Amino acid sequence: MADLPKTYDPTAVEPKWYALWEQTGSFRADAHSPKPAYSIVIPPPNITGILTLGHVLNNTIQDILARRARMQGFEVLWLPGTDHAGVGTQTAVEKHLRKTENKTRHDLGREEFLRRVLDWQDKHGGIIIQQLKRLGCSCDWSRQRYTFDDDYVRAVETVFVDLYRKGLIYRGRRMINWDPAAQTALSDEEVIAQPQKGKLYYVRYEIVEEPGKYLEVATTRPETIMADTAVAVHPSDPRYRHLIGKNVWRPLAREKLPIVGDEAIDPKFGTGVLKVTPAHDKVDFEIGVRHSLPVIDVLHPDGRINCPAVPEFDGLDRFVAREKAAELLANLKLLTKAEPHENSVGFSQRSEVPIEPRLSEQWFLRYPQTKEALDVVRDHLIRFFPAHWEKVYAQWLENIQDWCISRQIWWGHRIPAWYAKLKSEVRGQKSEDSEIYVGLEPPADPENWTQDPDTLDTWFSSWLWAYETMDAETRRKFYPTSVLVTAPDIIFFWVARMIIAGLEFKPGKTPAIEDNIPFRDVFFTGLIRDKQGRKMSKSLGNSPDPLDLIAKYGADGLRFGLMRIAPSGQDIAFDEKQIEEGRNFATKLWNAARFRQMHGPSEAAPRLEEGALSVYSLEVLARFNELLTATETAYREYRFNEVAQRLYDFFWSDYCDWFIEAGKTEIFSDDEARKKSVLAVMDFILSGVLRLLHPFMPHITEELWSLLGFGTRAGESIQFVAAPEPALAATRSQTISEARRKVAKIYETIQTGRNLRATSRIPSNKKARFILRPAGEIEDRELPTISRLLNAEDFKLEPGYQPEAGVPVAMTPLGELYLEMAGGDKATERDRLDKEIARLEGELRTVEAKLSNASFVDRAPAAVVQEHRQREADFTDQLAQLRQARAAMG
RNA sequence: GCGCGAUUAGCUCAGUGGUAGAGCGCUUGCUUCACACGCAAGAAGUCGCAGGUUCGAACCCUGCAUCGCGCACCA
Repeated sequence: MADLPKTYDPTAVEPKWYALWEQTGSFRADAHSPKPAYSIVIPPPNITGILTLGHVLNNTIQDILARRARMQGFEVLWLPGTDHAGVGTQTAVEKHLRKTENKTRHDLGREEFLRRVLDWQDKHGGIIIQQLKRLGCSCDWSRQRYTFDDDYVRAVETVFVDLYRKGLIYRGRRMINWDPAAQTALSDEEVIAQPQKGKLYYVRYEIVEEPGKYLEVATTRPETIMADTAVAVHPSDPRYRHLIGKNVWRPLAREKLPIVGDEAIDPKFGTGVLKVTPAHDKVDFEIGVRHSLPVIDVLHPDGRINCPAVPEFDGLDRFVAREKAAELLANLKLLTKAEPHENSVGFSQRSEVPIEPRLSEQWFLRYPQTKEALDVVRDHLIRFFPAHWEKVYAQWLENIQDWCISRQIWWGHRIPAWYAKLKSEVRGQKSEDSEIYVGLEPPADPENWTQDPDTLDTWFSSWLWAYETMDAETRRKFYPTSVLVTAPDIIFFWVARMIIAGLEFKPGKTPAIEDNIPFRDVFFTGLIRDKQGRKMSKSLGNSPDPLDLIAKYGADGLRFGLMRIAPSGQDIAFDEKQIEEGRNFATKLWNAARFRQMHGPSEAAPRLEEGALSVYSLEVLARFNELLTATETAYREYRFNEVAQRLYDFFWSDYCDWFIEAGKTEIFSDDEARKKSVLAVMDFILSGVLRLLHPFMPHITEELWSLLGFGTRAGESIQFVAAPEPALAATRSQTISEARRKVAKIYETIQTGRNLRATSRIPSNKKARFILRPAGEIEDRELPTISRLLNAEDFKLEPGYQPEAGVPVAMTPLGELYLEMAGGDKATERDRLDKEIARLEGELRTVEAKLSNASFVDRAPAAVVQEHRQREADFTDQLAQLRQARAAMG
């Protein structure tokens, strides 16, 4: 076996192994395998997207689950793919067009524009796939899918037609959320409410029947006054009740408007009088319906005012017009006041401009299976981790509204609906009473029909992702999937809708509900924020490029560093330091392995001769067993940070800092049998830890597995090796616990001795002479180890030792430990002793107080009381010794 | 307004009834024969506040405060 290189170089090692894994088909899923199935579908990233830290977190988790399942003997399918991301991609291409050619999509026309999108996709598409590979993701790339694959498109259309025929998809003229920047309708979920500082304008409307008298209206939107078709008051409001049925003059585009009474009015808000603008507000629209009011639309689709009757406004942007309206009203002496007002305004998630409530003809889905979707989560057929998302999910489903699924953009799945040409041409726009044809194939006489120009909401294709990415035989083996790993911000957009789709379309092998849910578990990751707790965003520039991090710290370092700080379901404050720690851990692993190989070849399949194990070996192996249990438990709850932390602590502290250091006594000795035993334990633990770490750090573990020569067959990859078995099966638990007690005492003695050195100002590199006056029996064979770990020149047992005054002393579980030093400073030692005595006195007081409490002694568990008594005895004993030493110094 | 989460060392976070923990940062000593991306020692915390339950509370209950998120309302 070749010696390991001096340092670990992830940039060379990682791509090497990834290429080999791909080449050997390690990630391929076999639908005919006899092994039990484990499957995950990737949340498809945007085809033209680039890797973010969010992707790193999300996909590392999926990779950990997939790799672990392979090692556990499952047939694993991790199904990758990309999303066409309708609005996002279209916006990016439009932006590019404007910049490079100063053209809009309308300048090019639909056909040419779509060709440009495809060009864009060819140029930028797939970058993220390469980046996922660099991260080490073990997806079955032979099955990579795209929401725009021909058969996927067909499936989306089929679902549309099916739901239309069931009467669940319908077309209607309704109030929708209009994005004036992207110029498309949005679903309710794509609108984000944000507090907005504005003004509340108080406007006087003259009462027609009582000239000179006015009704005062409070509004935030004076620019829509021309669209008012009534004013409304609460029917039982004593101030205004008598005016109902009379009329007011609309102050701009003067016209007679009725005063109506409606329960929706809050008498306490503003003046208690509402101007009713059915075209531009959802509540107003409903009032309009109740009172049969006309609807006047005064906005262009891009948000400019459309009102030739008031030329001062016509064509102005809505926000400019607002100021202008206030000015006009003030001139007319109809504006009483404008006071500052904060309200919440809906913003488009994508274009970040305020949306307009707008009456528009769109396609809607009446969600099916909502009750069943609630049930499967409530009854834990689908389990959420962390569970508190169940409540968020339920709240959404219980208040669910029909889903506006049509978008006025070109890049997307075109709606398979056609309108009879004649009528639509005559009217100049599609309308409710046009003859509609909905079907997978175009109408037989296409020249008489026009296809609906709209496309479908991207999520209307994503909601089929869990099963439309699989062919029939794959589905038989791998559907429902085992787990979905996703960020919680798409719980409504995607998770809930996938559940509904699964229940409605029943792609499973039987109609049973449990065969048709899209996944059994859902793990919600946290959101990654920066150190200040802000969301990662391009505009803030606080989002590091994961590829830079990989270049600096290696993919494994990035993965491990991130996983160790990602608490389940909590947001994550990102700090590059933490990734540095991941890299440092990889280096530690590397050097520990290097140390092992410096002392001869490892066993390919390490075995332990349990009878020959040292107490240190028994101790570390017992901790190793605890590690196995703890990681297993943590995995069951998807607590990845705990798995990572446990591995980190065990390996660095228990194994490297203590076991290896203690084991050096044997390794550098001439006792071949004991040396061999220690090296075998090292092999056992290294081989086990590499396997436990492999899901987190696939590359370095594969590299070390190979370099140390583990594996039953020559060149066997670590990828499919079963997790380590617990050690010490044949060793009696009493032997183990005795060994552990003993080692605990030895280690504590060493720590105390090191402290004694440090406080007595003996530098780490200077040898020191220790004398132990033992409190109980201690075997000679342990002395060299204690001596080594104390970096002692000499370490002696002297039962009858009588120190000279001023010799530094500390109490240890093994007895009084003295530090022999030339020219020791008595004052320093006195000081040290006083501090130690004071500390112990404090401890003792605490314990005694507790034990003098009769209720505690009577009612606390016996073991707890016993523990306190033991401590009391220990403290008392140690105090006596220290006081004696102190007294001897005068 | 309703709901969810958070509040523990300077920072980031573990810790679900019995002696307050880790990493980073800080202080001190070390290039000691795997590792300075390291080793060793140390300082540092009224566990957000107030009540309650309990022999005993960071932990369970109630209320409050602050921060974050979601939903609803917003003329």
